[in-house]
Amino acid sequence: MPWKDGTGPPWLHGKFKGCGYRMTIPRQGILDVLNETADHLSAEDIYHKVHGAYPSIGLTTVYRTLELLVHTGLVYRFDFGDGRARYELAEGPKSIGHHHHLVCTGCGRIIDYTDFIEEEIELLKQTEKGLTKKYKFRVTNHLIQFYGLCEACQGTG
Amino acid sequence: MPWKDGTGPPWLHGKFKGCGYRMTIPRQGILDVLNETADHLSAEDIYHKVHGAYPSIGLTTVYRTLELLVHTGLVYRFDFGDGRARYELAEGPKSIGHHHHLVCTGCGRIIDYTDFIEEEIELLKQTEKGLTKKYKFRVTNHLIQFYGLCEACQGTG
DNA sequence: ATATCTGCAAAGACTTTGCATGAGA
DNA sequence: TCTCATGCAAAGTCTTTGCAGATAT
Repeated sequence: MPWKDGTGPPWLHGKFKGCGYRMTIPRQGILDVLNETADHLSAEDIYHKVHGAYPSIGLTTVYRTLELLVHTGLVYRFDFGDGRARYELAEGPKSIGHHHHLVCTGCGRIIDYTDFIEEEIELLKQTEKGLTKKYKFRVTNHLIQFYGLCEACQGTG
Repeated sequence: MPWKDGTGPPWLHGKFKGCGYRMTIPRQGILDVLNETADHLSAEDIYHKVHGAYPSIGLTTVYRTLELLVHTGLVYRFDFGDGRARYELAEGPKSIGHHHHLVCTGCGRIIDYTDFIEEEIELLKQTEKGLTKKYKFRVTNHLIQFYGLCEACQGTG
């Protein structure tokens, strides 16, 4: 479980350092933000949040750290089609577990859902197996998104 | 069925004009390219292809036309995470029908698959229904992508 | 000590916007 | 005719790269 004293989630430190990377203040800040905050943060969101605690951080560092985190698999990167990437801890601290996304094309809001996930996972697992066999494709990840209008945007027209 | 004389697919003309848009040479060229070519073209891909037959076309027009087409639902827009959007006719001329994507994170290749689609569609339909009820979210579209390494990229490491 | 990391500034890539000209209905 | 569409150029976003100084181990 994450420590609440601001030193950040220790298991992430471990994994990160285990990959041969140095743990620095900016990186710790980025991990903290990812760990503490609700999902779907853009690089700039993260930058602003870390900036509060560590004003000398640069946006470049955020991008570079996120690249590392995505590459090591600690963080997932999502494209919701609005021109900026969003980032999310692969393994949530609260064990949120697997979830997928509803993307509102009206206001850009993202809703996580975990409903029906088990059935989805089961089907995906089978599909994955079939695709691997047929296309010799080694699946490492998958993405399911529903696009549409959230409740608020349906009235707007 | 599409006419082969270069005037472009008539049903698209009809739909397009039915939406109140004018049919022009650049737009016709763009529709032709989308209709004739394999999937997943970027705006610039389309620009280059149309440019062959109609050299005075501008990239801006391609973007603006694609925006219209996506907005009217005649064309789907995909983000595969490589920083550029790809476009694909919503209703293929050869009735290719519904398909999803395998995205190779090594070389960027996109593989369409239609295998297991029926099961997927069935599950998605149910999920959609459930999500609509629970989140009052009006689903208009969905996206399923598998990420991983294609056969060629698995050897590369 | 030294290989790595950082922040700034500049560059790069994709997409959108402003505006005067040109074309469709 | 009269509105809509076009293309060029410029601007706007998000992201990446180059480099000298700072930092973690």
